[in-house]
Amino acid sequence: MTVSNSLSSDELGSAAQRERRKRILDATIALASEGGFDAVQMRSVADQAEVALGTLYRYFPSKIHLLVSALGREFERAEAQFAQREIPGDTAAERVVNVLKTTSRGVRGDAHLTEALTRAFMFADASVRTEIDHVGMLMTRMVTRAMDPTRDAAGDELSETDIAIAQVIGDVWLSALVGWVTGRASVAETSQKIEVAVRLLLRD
Amino acid sequence: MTVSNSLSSDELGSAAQRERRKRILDATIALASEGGFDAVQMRSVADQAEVALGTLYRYFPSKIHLLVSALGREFERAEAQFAQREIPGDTAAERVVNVLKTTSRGVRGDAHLTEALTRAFMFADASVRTEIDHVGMLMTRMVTRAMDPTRDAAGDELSETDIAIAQVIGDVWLSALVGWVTGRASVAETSQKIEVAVRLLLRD
DNA sequence: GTGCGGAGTGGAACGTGTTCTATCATGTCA
DNA sequence: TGACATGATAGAACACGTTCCACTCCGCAC
Repeated sequence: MTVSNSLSSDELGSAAQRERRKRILDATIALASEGGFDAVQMRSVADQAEVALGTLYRYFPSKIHLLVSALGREFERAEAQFAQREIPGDTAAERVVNVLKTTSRGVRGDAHLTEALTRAFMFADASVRTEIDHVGMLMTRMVTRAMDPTRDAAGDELSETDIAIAQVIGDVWLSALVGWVTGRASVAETSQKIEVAVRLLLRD
Repeated sequence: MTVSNSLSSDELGSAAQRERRKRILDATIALASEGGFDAVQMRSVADQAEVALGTLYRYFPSKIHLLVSALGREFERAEAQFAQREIPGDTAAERVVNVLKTTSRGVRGDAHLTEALTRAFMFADASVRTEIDHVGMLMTRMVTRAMDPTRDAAGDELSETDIAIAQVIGDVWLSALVGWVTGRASVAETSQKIEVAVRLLLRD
């Protein structure tokens, strides 16, 4: 399942094309970090990536596609980090909370970037389905892995219910994130909301 | 707490001003129903409401404010309906699922409208805080009322936990709605997700 | 080499959200 | 009644996402 996506994101085209794609995403992240969603202007991205505006649009058909793709790349990076080290915690709930809090902490360090990526994700419509599904899959996998590291490592199938729970947790996390990003909720409220949800959803 | 909001939405200004405000919101809803978010163009709203563009901006400082305010009005209408009749169901979970499904059904009947309002809500930033909080409060109240109709009717305070649970349920409902609105999830998936979450969060 | 097709470039142009300006209408106070 | 403040109007102007066009450049078949 990862195959098609890896293909479309990395293995398509010549080296020069992969290079261009990378420059574009780098420029996107840089601009987003500086000034958030509004600072990611297509002309600026094109300038900074040293491609023509038309080329930018050939690679990413809209600003939303661009930002959600950037989110995907960031998520992959984050997931790779978790895949390496053991997640601390004795119960599923503890481990999941740990993962989400660690991620939230990382995310909080770059509020502008988070704002840009989150809002793009929330605003995306059906035309961005592929990219959105990719991100959703990564998020769910991060949670299921924390829920049950041994089974996940063994490659066993998780139950329908576990996946559903993981998705619900992902939803709550996203909503909480949106609340924080848009200045409606404090860090404390955000992390409390996540804890409540996870504790209730994963009580044994 | 409702006071300031009622004031700012209904009781400010002359009869002519209230009338204008209503015409604007009516036009917004009408355009959104026809063509969704993109069809709500500020010039069109102004035309249809028979006000000048500048006037529209005096009443609502941005398209997002406009749409979230419209959402608030719709929510008030929906809430008023639930306040009247008894909510069927023996357990809190049953009643909450009932309320959410009824609401979802209503919402599904006008996909364009729902798309417009939901996306505006999700895209809103801190400047729309007042309107967003209003909607969030209505949503939470709808859920808490279903959770515990007798205590709610008696005007008793709910526990912190109950409110937190209601908010989490609201978040899940919103996420599910976004999934449906943006064409990423079917009706069945959406309502299943809600059921799973509510059952887990409210098991006794 | 020559010709060809596809990708990249620079820049104009368009649509829609938002802002601004000049003018007009209305209701209040003296 | 007349002066004035406040809000409404029409419409120009601006910003940024998106589209389009004319042109160039590169790799490849012949």
